[in-house]
Amino acid sequence: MSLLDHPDAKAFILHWGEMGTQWGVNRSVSQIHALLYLSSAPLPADEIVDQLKLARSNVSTGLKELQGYGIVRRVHVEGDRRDHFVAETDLWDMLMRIVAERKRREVDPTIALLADLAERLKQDQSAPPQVRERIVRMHEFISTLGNWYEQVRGLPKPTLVLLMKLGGKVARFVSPGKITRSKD
Amino acid sequence: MSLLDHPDAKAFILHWGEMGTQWGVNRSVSQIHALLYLSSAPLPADEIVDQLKLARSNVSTGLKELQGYGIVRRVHVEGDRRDHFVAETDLWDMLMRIVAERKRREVDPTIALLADLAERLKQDQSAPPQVRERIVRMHEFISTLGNWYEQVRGLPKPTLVLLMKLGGKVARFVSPGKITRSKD
DNA sequence: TATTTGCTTCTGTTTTTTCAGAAATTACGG
DNA sequence: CCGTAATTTCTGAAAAAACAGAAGCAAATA
Repeated sequence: MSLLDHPDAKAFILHWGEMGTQWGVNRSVSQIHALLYLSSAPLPADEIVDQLKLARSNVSTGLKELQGYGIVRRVHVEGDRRDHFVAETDLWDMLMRIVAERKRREVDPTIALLADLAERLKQDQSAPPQVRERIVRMHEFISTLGNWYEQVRGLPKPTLVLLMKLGGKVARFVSPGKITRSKD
Repeated sequence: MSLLDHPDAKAFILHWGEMGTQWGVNRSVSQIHALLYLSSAPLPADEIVDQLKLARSNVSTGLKELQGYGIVRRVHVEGDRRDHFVAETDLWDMLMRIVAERKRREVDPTIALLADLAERLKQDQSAPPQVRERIVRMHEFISTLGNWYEQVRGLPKPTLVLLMKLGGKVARFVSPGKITRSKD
C-alpha cells in the first residue's frame, strides 16, 4: 500500500518537493527524499517509480544525487537482488550533511574566486577603490562565515543541540566590551 | 565608464549571478544586486540596462525583488527625475535580511504545514506510526531551528560578530553533562 | 555462455523559467 | 490639464531544466 494514499504523507511529500525547487533542488529529487524519509522500510527504485509516478531513469539519477549529499544510502535486503534505499532519519545529521555538501559545491569555489580577485585587486592601481574595497570585504565576510562553520561542525552533536536550545542566551558569555578570555 | 569593463568586477558580477541560480534566485536579479553592490554611486535603471544588457522590464522586476528582500533601496538623486538605486553594503545586514526574508517566504509556511499535519496525525489512529513519528520530529526540528534563529537575530550586531569570531570556542561554556544553569 | 534482471546513460520531448519588446500606467514639468 | 518622461505590467518568444522512454551495460542465474 502506497504512502501517497495517506493524505498527510502525501501533503508532506508534495510540499517537500516544492521546498526543494525553491532552494535549487530538483523537485523529483526532494520528493524521493521525502518518500524515503517517511518510509518504514528500505525501498527499491521500482517502488519509488510506482509511488511517485516518475520514470525509472529519473529515480536512478535522483538517488545518485541524494547519495552524493550523503542523506540516502543503499542497503542490501535479504533475498532480493535489487538495491534498496533508506534516508537518514537523524535530522541533525541530515542538515549537517546537506550544509556540508552545499558549502563544498557552491561556497568553497566562491571563496576561492574571491580570494583570487581580492589578491589581484590589491596590486591593480587602476581599479576603482570601491570595487577593491567591496570585493575584499566580501571575501573576508564569507571566509569568516566559512571558518565559523568549520569550527562549529566539529563540535559533538549533544553540544550543538545544547547550544541551539540555549538560543540567544549564549550572548551572556560574550557581552561586548568585556572580551571573555578562556583560562587554558 | 562601465564596471563591466573591469575584468575583476565583471568576474564578480557574473559569478554572483551564477550563485543566485544555485540558490533559487534569478540570475538577472543577483547580477543587478552585484552591480549595485560594487557601484560607488546610486544607479538609475537605465544604467543597469546598459551595463548588464538586460531589458528594461526585467531590471524593473529585479529591482522590485531586491527591494522585497530589503537589500536594495531607492534613493533620490538631486536634479534627476529618475529613481536611483543603491545596495546595502553592510554584509551582516545584507545576510540577515536575506535570511529573514527567505524564512518568511519558505520556512514559516513549512512550519505551519508541519504543525497542521502533526496535529492531525496525533488523532489519526490509522496512520502508519512511522509517518506520524517522523513528521512530528521534523516539525519539532524545524521549529527549534526557527526559534533559535528568532533569538539570535535579536542580538546586537557586535555580539553576533563576537560570537562568530569565537567559533567553536563557545562550546567551552556548555560542555555537555554539565548543564549550564542561568542564575536568574 | 546465453538469458534474464536491474541499473545507468543517452536522446528527444515537454514543461518551466527567463526574458525582450509592446502596451499600459503613473508621475512629472510646463 | 496636456504632453512627455519614467516605470510597471502584460504577452509571446527563447532558453533552460526536467523528464520519459529507449538503448546500452553489468551482474547474476541457470
